[in-house]
Amino acid sequence: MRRELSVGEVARRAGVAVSALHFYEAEGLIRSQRTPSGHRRYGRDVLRRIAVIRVAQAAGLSLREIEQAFATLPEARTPTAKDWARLSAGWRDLLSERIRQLTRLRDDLTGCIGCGCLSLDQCPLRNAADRLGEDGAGARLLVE
Amino acid sequence: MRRELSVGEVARRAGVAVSALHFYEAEGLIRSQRTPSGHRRYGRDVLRRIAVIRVAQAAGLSLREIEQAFATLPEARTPTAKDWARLSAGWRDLLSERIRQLTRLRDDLTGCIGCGCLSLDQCPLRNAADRLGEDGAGARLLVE
DNA sequence: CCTTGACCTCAACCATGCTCGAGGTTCTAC
DNA sequence: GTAGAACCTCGAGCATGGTTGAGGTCAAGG
Repeated sequence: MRRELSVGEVARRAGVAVSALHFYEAEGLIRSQRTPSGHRRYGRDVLRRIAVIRVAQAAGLSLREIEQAFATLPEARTPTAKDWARLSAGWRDLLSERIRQLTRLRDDLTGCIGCGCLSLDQCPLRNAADRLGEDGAGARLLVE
Repeated sequence: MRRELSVGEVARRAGVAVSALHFYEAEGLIRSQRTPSGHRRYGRDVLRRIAVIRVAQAAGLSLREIEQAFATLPEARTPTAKDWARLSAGWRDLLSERIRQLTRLRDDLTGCIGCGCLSLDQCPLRNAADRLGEDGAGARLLVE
């Protein structure tokens, strides 16, 4: 089989749109060689990169964070299983933390059902929500 | 104490920006009376509504979904604890589902560390990610 | 040769969830 | 009655994660 893949092939195999591949490339998440005429050619490892991108997105990471993680991969060679393992280990911890937060939020929600305290400072739910909000995107808490 | 609150007061107490309140109102998530001169006046229940909005956002709901949930609240009267309980019960289930998905994703991630299968169709991780992607925002999967 | 599909670039657009600024009014306190 | 804070509307702008379309090139088959 051919070693190099065209955008269309990658799109089909990875289940993403061609435009998304262009976008990822523009954002520095994937790279391509070009044929003399300017068409993109990808090594097979791009499929794994894209799979990893999708998994990380599902885990709640932004493309920026994924890009930063990718920046720790070796430039010179195709990343090995070990390289990927390092990334996924970090993300697993992050996922665990996120699961912990959501679980807490759910439990507080359960405990607070009908308690009427939702607008009060003492409510664990409000505070849980605030804590969660802190690591959200954008500066939402303008209260100093 | 006064029964009605100005935007600034609500913003301070709820910990959101005035602009966010304007925005929520434009989106139909909260409502206000107006003074003769056009200034907004809020009933105290707006504080709870905003608290609920923040909790629901932390749980991963969009404003659109929150708005739809709010639409089930009674128009005529201030919502009771029971009304809010109905909402939160639904969201609790939704949270449980999301937690289940993330937990599965994390476990697959753990199982797959270094396995090298990430780009293959058989990988549970890839499929888990695909499943998760389906209910994400926007039409991402263009593959028919 | 010529059509057809795949590819290229670049700019514009979409949704979400807001913020910021301009330009102007109102309220509160001294 | 006047300063300054708080309020108003409306439009533009920002970040994220892409899609869509125009206008043009390239490659493969008949």
